[in-house]
Amino acid sequence: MENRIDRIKKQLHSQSYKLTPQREATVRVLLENEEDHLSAEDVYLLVKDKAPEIGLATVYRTLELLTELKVVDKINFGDGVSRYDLRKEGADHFHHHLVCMECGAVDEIQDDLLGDVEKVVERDWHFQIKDHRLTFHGICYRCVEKKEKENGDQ
Amino acid sequence: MENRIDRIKKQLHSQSYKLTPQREATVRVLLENEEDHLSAEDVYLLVKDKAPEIGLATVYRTLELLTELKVVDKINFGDGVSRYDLRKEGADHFHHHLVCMECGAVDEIQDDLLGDVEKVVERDWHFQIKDHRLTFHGICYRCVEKKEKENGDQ
DNA sequence: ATACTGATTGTAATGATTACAATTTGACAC
DNA sequence: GTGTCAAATTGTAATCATTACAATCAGTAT
Repeated sequence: MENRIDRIKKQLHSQSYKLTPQREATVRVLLENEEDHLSAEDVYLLVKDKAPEIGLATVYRTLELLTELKVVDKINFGDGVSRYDLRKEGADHFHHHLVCMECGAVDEIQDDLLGDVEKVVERDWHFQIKDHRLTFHGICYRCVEKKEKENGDQ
Repeated sequence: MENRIDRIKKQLHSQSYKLTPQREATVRVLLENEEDHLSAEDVYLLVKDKAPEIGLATVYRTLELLTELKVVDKINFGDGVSRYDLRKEGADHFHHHLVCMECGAVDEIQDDLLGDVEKVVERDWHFQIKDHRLTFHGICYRCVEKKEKENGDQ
């Protein structure tokens, strides 16, 4: 964890940004909640525990900055809020998401599934891909199992 | 075009909704601007030309309804607005988008590129896919050409 | 110490979207 | 055709996320 923060610090410095205490607290919250997909508001509330004097505007600005540095990805699942999702370290591509329409859970797929697809797009559409977003909507394995169990009871 | 509207009308009726004049005007605007990715506000302004008495709230509600019926898809490219995109008739999957980071253009890919990927996801993650969203961010062929031309001048 | 740049703060403003209460419309029974 | 009723629509007000602003603060270099 400390290593991770150190590296982010270096990354900031390399672009002549500073890792201020507020920024560090924000990054820590993100690291501690790596599985989740927190909104800016969520992050704000969690950071407030560590650093009660922090302002909402600072959290927004920090998240914006981290997005620029590709430390996090800003994603949007269609509810009205942007969510911020830590990139796996060293990942050059954005991971994919499985959104359950039943229970609302969001799972992540770290594998790069789009290699072949991207080749096709670059070749056939002459589009230089820099990044991608891929989200599947459907029923997660937990809800599928639950349903099967219920049907078994009938 | 009239056929298309007729079919949408039937679809509405089948769920016991009505195709009111306001709703029809909204659908017409969407059909006439099929290539574009209009925001609710955009639609509102265009519909006002046909039916000046329409209210913004009605446009929002109509778009919401059409989204439910899968006539349009609600998409989000990261700017603060939702955009509404007509589905190709009979398409069971949502088409993909190419967003140009240079000029902001949004092109569509109607081909289904994800067949194989979806098989993998369903098999390996036991996730029942109902729908998907795939967007590539990068440089569109127009901007690539423009750049090449500029470099040729040097 | 002084000056300067960047960062942070709380609050106010903005902009998209939704909720609300009053009014209108359209379909159907008579 | 007329009356009735639910659904639809309207304009406005409220809400919610996000951004802009102006004042203050911190850290660094001179």
